[in-house]
Amino acid sequence: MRRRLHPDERRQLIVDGAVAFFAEVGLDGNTRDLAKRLGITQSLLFNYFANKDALIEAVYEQVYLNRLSPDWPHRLVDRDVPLRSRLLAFYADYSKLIFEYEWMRIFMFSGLAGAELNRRYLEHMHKMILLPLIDEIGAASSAAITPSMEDLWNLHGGIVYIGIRQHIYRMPCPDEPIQAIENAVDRFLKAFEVDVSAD
Amino acid sequence: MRRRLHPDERRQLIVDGAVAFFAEVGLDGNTRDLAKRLGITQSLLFNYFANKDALIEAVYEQVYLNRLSPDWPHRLVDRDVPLRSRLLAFYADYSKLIFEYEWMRIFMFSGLAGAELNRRYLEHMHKMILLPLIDEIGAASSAAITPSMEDLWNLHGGIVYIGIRQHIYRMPCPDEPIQAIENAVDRFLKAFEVDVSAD
DNA sequence: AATCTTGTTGATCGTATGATCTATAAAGAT
DNA sequence: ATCTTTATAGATCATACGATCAACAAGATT
Repeated sequence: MRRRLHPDERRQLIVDGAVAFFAEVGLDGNTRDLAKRLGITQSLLFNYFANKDALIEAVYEQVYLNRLSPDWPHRLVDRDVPLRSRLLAFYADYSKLIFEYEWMRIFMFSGLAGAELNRRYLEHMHKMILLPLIDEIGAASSAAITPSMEDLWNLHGGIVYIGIRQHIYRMPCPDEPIQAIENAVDRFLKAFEVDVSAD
Repeated sequence: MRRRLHPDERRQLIVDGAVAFFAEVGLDGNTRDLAKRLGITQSLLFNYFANKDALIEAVYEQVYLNRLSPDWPHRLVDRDVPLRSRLLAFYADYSKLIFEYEWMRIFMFSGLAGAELNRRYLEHMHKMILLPLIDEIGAASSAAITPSMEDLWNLHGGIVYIGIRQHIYRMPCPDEPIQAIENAVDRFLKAFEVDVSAD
């Protein structure tokens, strides 16, 4: 049985299937298996994408783009809100975004493959999220202690590692990471003498 | 020109080359490229290993086995030594072990591929290293606060993430991670009210 | 109902890759 | 020097994989 779909719809079906497929088997999973999973012929893939690289590019786009709210750089420096609340809100949002099977694994696969997108993503994280936090924490520190960038990567990495354990290593993990995140943030703020009582 | 080596020596050359090669291109790098890099023919590989899987198995063995000193489970619970010193010594040792291009990448590649070895390794880390630390920290805490296992994974993950940034994402990182590790450990101990002055 | 458009299929091509097998020559033994 | 052993090379096979293309049929148009 042969269903005829509108090109846009078919293309989206392929991209969605490709995200799930490549997340599972890696970016050099083969196109025949992907087609079989989609219930279409392998040749149809090349009707929608010039070649496999173009398909993977579309997978990147689907996974990376427009997922994290772009106003976080502003919200993180909004001192009308207690720093702890800002941090918790950010990491609640962020963890919901990246602690996904597809996101985590495709990010890791493409990172290992040396994809440029990863570096850009992490540089964005560095410049737009972590760097401003240095000042925010320094300003909120009652002892005027300022963390280094390496300290912030440590906070960030400790949280991200939950997702790595869960989706890369497939270890048992808490269903709701929010408690672990809260603890990590509180430990961090306590170290820099940031008042935490008023949230 | 054709050099004839003793089988043991040749085998070791192949394994060493395979570790470097697969760490760079991933576990499905092809045997012809590997042979070319080794300066031997592709067919010779199959004289020493029944098939590619057997070669990769040898790579795992080379990378994983007998690298971390097996007496760490004992040293970590030796209360004659201050807890902070134990933790710093352990992570100094451990980071020197795993913050290696080959180790980090092959561990990640095999983790993504679902290798059993990874799970066993991490379960060992869980049971033999992190679990005992719960008691150690609880005992050293002047407020008798005991961390959860998730807290310890957070400490661990934050440190391991340095290696991930360096070798998976190829981001600029400190040459000597020891300072970042020390800070992370101190923040952690401070959160659990572990006295840190006497080391 | 007939016609047209085009999304989809099935067959096929060229190359890449894991694996095999026989011939060769390097090193040690006599 | 000659012989023997076997580590190594080179040719080759079977299959896997990305990619192409002509033929077909589902759905829209008239």
